[in-house]
Amino acid sequence: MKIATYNVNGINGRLPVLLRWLAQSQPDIVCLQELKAPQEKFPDKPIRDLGYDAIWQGQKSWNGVAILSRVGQIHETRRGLPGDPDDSHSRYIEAAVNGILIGGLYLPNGNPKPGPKFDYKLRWFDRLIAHAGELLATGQPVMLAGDFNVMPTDLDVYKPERWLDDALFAPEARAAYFRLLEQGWTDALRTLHPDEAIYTFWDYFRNAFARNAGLRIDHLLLSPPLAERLVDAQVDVAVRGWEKSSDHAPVWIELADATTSARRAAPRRRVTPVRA
DNA sequence: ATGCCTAATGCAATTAGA
Repeated sequence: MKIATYNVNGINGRLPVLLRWLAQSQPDIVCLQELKAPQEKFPDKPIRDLGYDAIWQGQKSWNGVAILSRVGQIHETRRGLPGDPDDSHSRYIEAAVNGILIGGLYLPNGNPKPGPKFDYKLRWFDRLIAHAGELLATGQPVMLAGDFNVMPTDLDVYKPERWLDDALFAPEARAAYFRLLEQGWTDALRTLHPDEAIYTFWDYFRNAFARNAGLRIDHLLLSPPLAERLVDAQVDVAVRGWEKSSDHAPVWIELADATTSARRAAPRRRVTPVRA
């Protein structure tokens, strides 16, 4: 089973790119972020025409998250993180699909730092960690996938020294990411590629993609029962080069069937996350 | 320190992204 996350940066402006990628990459389940569309403007008809069921939480102009599936019903379990009834941003949607509980998230950017936006990012992160701990404690197959707006280590930034004061690379943001990981989550991409500089985002500015001046900020985190099934994890880098592309590229993982031993299918390396 | 680019809103210029 192939599960992907993709920050589309405007689902209507990006629709041809999204549909082309879905048809080509054929993911079974997809988490989308930054729909930038109100609830009623989600293009569910062309997505259904490609064979995908969908749930989404839209918002006018900003944010917005969705989960797509072509492998069985999407049983929604919540939209919005607990812990702040005044949080009006559409940044979290969660559902059980094909035996996996999936939390699709768009963590706040947090710039400029310091300021109220950075404070909101850290508070949101705390709420995510609290909720993630409860999900992990169930012992069930759980995945958190989306745009975390955090580069965990120097290896995840093309030029780390330039990003030290940025909300995406601030020590507080990285510390929060590792507090989350240390609950017992596996960072799928980094676990299968422990030493590679891998990016999922390239700025529209300054020809960043051509220079490979990128960041790794889109992550797929797996609970232990899913981590055992991890056989592959990749970024569809080429999609970033398509005309009218998002500034993010899709990221995906391949999971062995629940009944199949991943160890037999493809032994995976275990790595301990390096602290920032 | 700022613009560089792009989308949404709504029709000019602002906000937000990362």
